[in-house]
Amino acid sequence: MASGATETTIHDIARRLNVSSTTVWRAINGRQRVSPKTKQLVLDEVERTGYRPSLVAQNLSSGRTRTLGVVVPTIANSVYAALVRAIEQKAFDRDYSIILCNTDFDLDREQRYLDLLMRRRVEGVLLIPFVKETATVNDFHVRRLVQAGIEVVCMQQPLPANGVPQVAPDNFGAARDMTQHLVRLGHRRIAFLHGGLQAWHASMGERFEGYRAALAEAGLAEDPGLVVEACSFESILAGVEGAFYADRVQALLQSKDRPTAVFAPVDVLAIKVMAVLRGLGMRVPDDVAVAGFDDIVMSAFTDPPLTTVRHPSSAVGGRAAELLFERLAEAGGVRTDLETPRLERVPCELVIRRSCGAEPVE
Amino acid sequence: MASGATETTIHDIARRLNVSSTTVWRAINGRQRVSPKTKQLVLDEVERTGYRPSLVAQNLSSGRTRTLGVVVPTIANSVYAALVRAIEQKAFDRDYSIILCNTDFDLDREQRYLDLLMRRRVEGVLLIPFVKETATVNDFHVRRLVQAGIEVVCMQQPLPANGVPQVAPDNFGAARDMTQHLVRLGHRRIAFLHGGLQAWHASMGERFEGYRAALAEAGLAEDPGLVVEACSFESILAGVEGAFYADRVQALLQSKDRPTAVFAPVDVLAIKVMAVLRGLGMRVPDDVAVAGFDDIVMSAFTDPPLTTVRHPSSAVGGRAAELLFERLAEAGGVRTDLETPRLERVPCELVIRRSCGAEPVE
DNA sequence: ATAGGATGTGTAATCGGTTACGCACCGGTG
DNA sequence: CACCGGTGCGTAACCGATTACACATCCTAT
Repeated sequence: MASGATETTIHDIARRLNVSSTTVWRAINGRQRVSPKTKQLVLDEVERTGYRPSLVAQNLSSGRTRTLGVVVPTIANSVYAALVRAIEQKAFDRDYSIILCNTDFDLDREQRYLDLLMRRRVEGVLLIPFVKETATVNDFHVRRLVQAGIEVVCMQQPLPANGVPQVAPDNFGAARDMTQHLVRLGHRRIAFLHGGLQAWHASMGERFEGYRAALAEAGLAEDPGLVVEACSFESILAGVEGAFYADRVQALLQSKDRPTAVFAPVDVLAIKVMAVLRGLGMRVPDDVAVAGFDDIVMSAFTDPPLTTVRHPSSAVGGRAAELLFERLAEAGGVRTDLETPRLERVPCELVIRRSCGAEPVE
Repeated sequence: MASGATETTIHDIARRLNVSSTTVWRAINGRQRVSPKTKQLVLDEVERTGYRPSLVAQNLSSGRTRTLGVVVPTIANSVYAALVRAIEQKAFDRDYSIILCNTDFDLDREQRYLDLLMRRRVEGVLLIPFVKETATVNDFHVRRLVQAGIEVVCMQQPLPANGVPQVAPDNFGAARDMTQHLVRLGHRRIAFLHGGLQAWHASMGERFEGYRAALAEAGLAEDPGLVVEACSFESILAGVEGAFYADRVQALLQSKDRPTAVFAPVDVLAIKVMAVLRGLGMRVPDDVAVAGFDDIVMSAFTDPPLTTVRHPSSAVGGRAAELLFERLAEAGGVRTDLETPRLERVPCELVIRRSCGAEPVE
C-alpha cells in the first residue's frame, strides 16, 4: 500500500449507503436499471466524496488500458515534437493517454522501452524505428508486440516490410518536386548532397531517386560528380555537429564544372553548405542556389532564408494515430494480418524562400 | 476481453508446472525461499513462454503505478520540449513512465488532464501551470491532487504559494545580469519591453525587477518612457503572431530620447524588434543594441545573432523531476506538508552573441 | 388465481499479481 | 524421543472495478 490518503473506492460508497457495489456501479455507469431514488443517493454520495473510479482497476478488469506508447528518437527535435503533438491531440480526443518514450538514437533504449510498453499492456505503439545498418533487431521486438496483440504503426522511416502499417513522408515526390523547381529556375547542373545512401536508411535513398527522376524527366544527364556524400549518417539523424565533410563540399563548389544549384535534402546540411559558400565568398542564390529538406525552425531565419521542403511531421503523426485507432476499432473483427502491409505516403509542400532565387511565376 | 493473443499469466506458468502461483512469484522475484530446482524450472518456463508480468495487475495490487504525469502547454515549443526531455530521462533511469499532456494554453484541457491523471493514479505530476488572470482554478485542481496523495511539483511559472514545491528559472538574477551587461557595454538608456506586467504572471514581473535592480545598482534613473508594453500577453505565451504593437515600438525607437539598447525579455519579441529596426533603417547593434531572453533556436540565426539569456529548461525539468522523486522516496515518513513550500531557482546563463555589440573583455 | 415478464438488487467470481498465514517436513539438540 | 527452528510450498484473501447469474417483487394478462 502506497502512502498518501487512500482514495475512496466503489466499495466505500456502497458500504456507506448500505447497498452492494454492483448497485453503485450501475448507478454511476447507467448501463443497467437502478431505481431513481437509489441512483440519486449514489450520485449524491459520489459528488460528496469526490469519488473517481480507478482506471488502474478498470484497466485490469476490462483488459483495455486506453494507453498508447509513442516511441521517438528525441522530443527535443522539433520535427518529432510536432509529430508527437499531433498524436497526442488525436489520442486526447479519444480519451487515450500517451506514454512518451525517447530512444535517443539508442537501440538498447528503444528495446527496453518497447518491452516496458508491452508490460504496461498499451493498446498500441507509434514508433519511429531507429534504423541503422540492419533493422533486424527492432523487427524482432516489433514482432513480439504484434504477437502480443498490440497494434503497431511505424512512422517516418520506411522499413523493409515487416507486416506493420507505416506512414512516411513522400520523400520521392517531394525531392522530385524540388528538383523540378530548380530546373524551372533554369538550373542545369544540380548537385545532390547526402549523408550516405545506405539501403537501410530509405528516406535518403528515396529523395535521391526523386532527384534522379526529375533530372530524367527534364532530359538532363546525371553527373556522378555532382552527387556527394557531404556528412556522416549520424550527423543527419541527430543534427549533430562535427561529421560534416567541408572539404568535399568546397571541392565541389570550386570545381570548374561546379553546380549552379545544390540540393541538400536535410536542412542542417543545406545550412552548412550556405556557410561554406559564404566562406568562399560566393553568394546565395546569385552564384549558387541552395535547397533543403525538412523546414526546421532556423531555415526561415538563415540568410537568405532557405527554400526547402516542409516535413509533414504533424500530418505523419496524425495519420499514423488515425490508422492505429482504425485498427484498434476493427480489432475483434477478422484480423487480416496477412494482407499486404500498407505504407502510406504523406505529401510534402515546397517552401519557396530566397535561397534559390525569385519565387517562380507560376 | 480485448482482442489479440491473450498474454501468458503467472497462473499459466503455475498450472503448467503443477505448482502454485505463489511459488512462481517467489521464483521470479527471488524475495522468498524456493528450492533451487523449482526455481530453475520456473525460470526455464518463463524463458520459454516469454512471460512478462503485467504492470497493470502489479499496479493494482501494489498500489504503485511508477507513472508520472507531465503537463506542459505544448511540446511543440522547444523550451518545453527540452524540459520534458530532461524529465523523461530522469524517469527512465528510475523505471518510471511519463504520460505526456499538452494543455495548449487551455485551462479546460489542463483540468481534464489533471483529472485523468488522478484517475490513472499516477504517483506524481510535473506541471507547468497555465496562469491567466487568476491561479485559483488550477489551485483547486492541484489541491485535489495533493489531497489524493499525488506529489506535485510546479515548474516555470512561480505561483502564489499553494503548498506545492516549485522550480523556476532565476528570472530576476538573469534579467539583472543582462541589464548589467548592457550597462557595462556603455548603455545608459536601456528600454524594457514587455507583454504585460500582470501580477499573476510572475516571470515577466521578476525580469522587470531584475532590470530595475541593475539600473539602481548602476546609479541610473528609471525612465517610465523606456518601459513599453510591446505585445499582448498571449503572443508571449505561445509565440503567436499578430498581437505585436509595432507602432509603440517604432515610436519608442524614433523618439528623440530613444534608447541605445532594448531589453526584450522574450526572444520572439526581441526578434520582432530587430525586424522593426531593420525596417527603420537602423542597424543592430551599432545604432541600437537588442537583448532577448529564452535563447530559442532561431536566436542563434538572426542577423545579427541575438544576445540573450539561455532558458535553463533542461535544468528546470531535471531538477523538478529530482525533487519529485525525493518526495516520493520520503513519502511514508512524516510528511511535513505544513513546511513552507519551497521555490527553487535555477540559474540562467547569458549567451553573448552580436546583437549587443562586441563581446565584453572580462 | 396464476403464469410470465419486467424490475431492482445482491452474490460471487474474475482480471493478474501480491502477501499474510499456516502446514508439513527436515535436521539437530537436550 | 520430544521439541525447535529453518525450509519449501500452498491456501486464501486482497487490490478496485466489472459482470454472469440468481433471486425476490410486483405488474399484467389469461
